[in-house]
Amino acid sequence: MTQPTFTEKVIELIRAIPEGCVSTYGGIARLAGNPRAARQVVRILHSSSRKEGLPWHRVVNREGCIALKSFQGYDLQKQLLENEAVAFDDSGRIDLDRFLWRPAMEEVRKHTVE
DNA sequence: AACCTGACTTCGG
DNA sequence: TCCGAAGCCAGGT
Repeated sequence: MTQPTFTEKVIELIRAIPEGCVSTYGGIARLAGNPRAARQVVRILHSSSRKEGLPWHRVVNREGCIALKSFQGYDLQKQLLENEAVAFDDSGRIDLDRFLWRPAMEEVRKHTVE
């Protein structure tokens, strides 16, 4: 039996983020078993978000900000999140205390075990 | 087939 | 608290 690769775990975890919630690059990486692999999450979003139909807009940085720049998807991402009732403050930040997805271990295992 | 790079995060000084 | 450097790794060139 083959253990799911880090990449596969990340894809499943992103897919599991519920509507109306967000997660962070580092958070996903940690759930997938490697707290320092935030950049791989970025990489995976680039390579697989379209192919796998991932809810890519539900991933933001640890400050609760959209990491994209204007005209590179920032506006689209913000709009998609607002459509899910995710609120932004005056400085374009999301209150992570309210919207961060915090799955229980059981929930995580469900998505990371083959 | 190497080398570069990225929508980041953490760590040590 | 602040800043530079390391960590991570696969897809594109």
